[in-house]
Amino acid sequence: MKTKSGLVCHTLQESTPLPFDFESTATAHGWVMLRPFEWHRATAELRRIHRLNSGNVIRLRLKEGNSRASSTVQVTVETVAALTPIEEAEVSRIVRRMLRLDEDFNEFYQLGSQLNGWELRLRPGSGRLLRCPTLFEDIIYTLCTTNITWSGTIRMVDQLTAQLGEPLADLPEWRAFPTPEAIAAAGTDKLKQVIGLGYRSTYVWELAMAIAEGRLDLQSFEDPTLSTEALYESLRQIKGVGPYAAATLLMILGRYEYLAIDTELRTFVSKKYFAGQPASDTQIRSIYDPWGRWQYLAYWFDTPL
DNA sequence: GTCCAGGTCGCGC
DNA sequence: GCGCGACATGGA
Repeated sequence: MKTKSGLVCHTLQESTPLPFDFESTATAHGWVMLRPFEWHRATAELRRIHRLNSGNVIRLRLKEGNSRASSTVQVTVETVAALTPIEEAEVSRIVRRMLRLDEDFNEFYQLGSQLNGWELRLRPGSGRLLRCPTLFEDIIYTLCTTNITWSGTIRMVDQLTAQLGEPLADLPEWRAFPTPEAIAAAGTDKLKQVIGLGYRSTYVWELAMAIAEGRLDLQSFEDPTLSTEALYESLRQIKGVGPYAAATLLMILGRYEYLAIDTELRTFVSKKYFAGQPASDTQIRSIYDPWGRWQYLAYWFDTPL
């Protein structure tokens, strides 16, 4: 099938666990507001331009499947040529990663029904928080959330994509998130002054260089046999990743037992649980402690006062 | 102008 | 281990 712009259009289905809430999964976290993610409200579609390992740039459109018998996500891929089997397998892999289709939240739901006095903003099948196709992209996003307003985060990620991302065919508006190689090649001066990363440019560049040169393999961070503590320490080795960013990235990696304590969380907890008085880290942690290894999600879906 | 943002680093103690 | 100033940039 051909689209208007002359691109080839390919559709596949990904099966989801049950229960599964597509819209909550796509939109419950701020990542959906960061390019090249896009939430298309009219069709309830999650879209993202992505560069496959082959170098092919594709546009992904994800929406809730309409099969009655089982729950699926309908995946539409737009690109310049038909996908190879290897590319199709990669599409399937990144869709499952973005939507966390292979994570089990049943223990979290159970805990939620057992704990008294908690009202979380949860519907059946929600609790999943959107991730990027790759951990590299998630780390850059996270670095762009430190010590800046959310509008600044949006601006920096937007500039990274617009200036350094590879376009799909001849469509300059459809750019993938830049590769480590592209960010490394840009250099710190351009990252600081043109992209507007400020002092973060050094952190972003060093990470991109380490990956581009093969000194850092982020695949090792996805190892489920690693303890969360060991993973936390490994994440902290990345320059620019402090306690907040490491806890955020643990969440990305499906480990929710650390709270990412930032000004936002401090303000929320202080208002809701301490009558507006400032609360220490210990006091903050004690609030969500009953949630054990699900603390991050308990905070994330906690209801405002 | 001044303050601070969904923090982190490197320093001195 | 803990406290402190510096850090780029833009919005309030």
